[in-house]
Amino acid sequence: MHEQLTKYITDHSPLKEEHLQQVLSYFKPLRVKKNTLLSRIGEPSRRMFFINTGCLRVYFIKPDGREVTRRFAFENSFSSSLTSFIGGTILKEATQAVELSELLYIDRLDFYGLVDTVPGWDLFYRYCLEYAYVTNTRRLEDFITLSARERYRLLLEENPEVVLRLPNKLVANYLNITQEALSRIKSDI
Amino acid sequence: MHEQLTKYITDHSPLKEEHLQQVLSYFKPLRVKKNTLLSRIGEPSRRMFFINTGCLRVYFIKPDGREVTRRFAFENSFSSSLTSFIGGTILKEATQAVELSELLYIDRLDFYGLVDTVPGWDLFYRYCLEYAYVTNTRRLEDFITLSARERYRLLLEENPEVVLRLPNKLVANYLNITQEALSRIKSDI
DNA sequence: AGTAAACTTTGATCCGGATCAATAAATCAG
DNA sequence: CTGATTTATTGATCCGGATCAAAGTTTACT
Repeated sequence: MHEQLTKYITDHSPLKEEHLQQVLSYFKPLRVKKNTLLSRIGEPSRRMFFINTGCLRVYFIKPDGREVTRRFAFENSFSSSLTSFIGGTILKEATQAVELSELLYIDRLDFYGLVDTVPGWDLFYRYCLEYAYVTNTRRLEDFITLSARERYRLLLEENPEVVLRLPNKLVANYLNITQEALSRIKSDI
Repeated sequence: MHEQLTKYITDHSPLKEEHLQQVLSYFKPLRVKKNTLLSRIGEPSRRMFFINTGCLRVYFIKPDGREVTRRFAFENSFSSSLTSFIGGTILKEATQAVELSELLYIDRLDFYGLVDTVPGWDLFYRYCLEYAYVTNTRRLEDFITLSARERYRLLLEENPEVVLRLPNKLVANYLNITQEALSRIKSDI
């Protein structure tokens, strides 16, 4: 159950066996079917997810009511709405399973308790923050410098599973273009 | 010389007097005139700046050669190109003083040495990462959800000094629109 | 399996902001 | 202080992608 998570953690921040076991003991399994809403905008941020199989989607909602996809997370990665998780504030983003998914989750308070007490786990959190920052900066840069067509090509090159596994509607939403525009881009030889 | 920095640090993460002094001892003063280039794209990331007076601008360069402003930093704030500072990698962003500025800087290796050894300074770094992440996420959201006009209004509301202190050219560049477009937005009553 | 619902494609039109161009205003160096 | 260079304004035109509309296709449910 926890093998993939163990690998992920030890790959990113070496913990002594005893501390690793302590951390793992806080992760609980959760199996959800497609389209399950795991957390809602307006609720306090409570959990961070690790994905054993499946795919999660984090999205927010514009004032006009439309959804905007922040990111997708596939197997062997973490997903949380970090902006609210950090401060334990009200969620500005929802998280949804877009496939049948097997997850492990840790409670926010447990997570930060471990950061303060388990040697090495603070470094794991630091890695998460650094990684999230770099990724986000990159995504902002892509939006600023690339056209819709270029963003699609880049996604296909760097993250083909997004295009291959998910419906066009979600891919278009992630690229911040309409389904129509994505359809035309794809058919453009 | 270090009063503003002291206040900034203690406001964000309480350090014992002894540890505070240890940290402060690594910051060196630097006075630069307008338009000084403080770090260049392609060099390794070496410094983090604290601004006593003046303004720094961090920008990157698009494949077509045009500059894109990442952010401005005014007095009483830190500025670094965190994406490269984190890993000590080659800078993908340049930093320039856009006003006559009085700075304090800390060497990257000193900074991380302190993170590993000075009790409480790791929490300061954690605060920096969390803050940078939240800010960046917000900026991405603004680009995705707002029009040029709306981004300008928001900037004027939340960060009026950018509009008031800096030339239109830089403001437009920060908003990722042309000078012409900004000029029209401003004249639109 | 069969029908409703969701998703995808294609076409016509529209609009925000870019681009190009020309002038006016401000800033800077000697 | 004055000419030179940079910056700001205003106008005309263009283009990427949105919007609206209507088929066509896939997926999901009982």
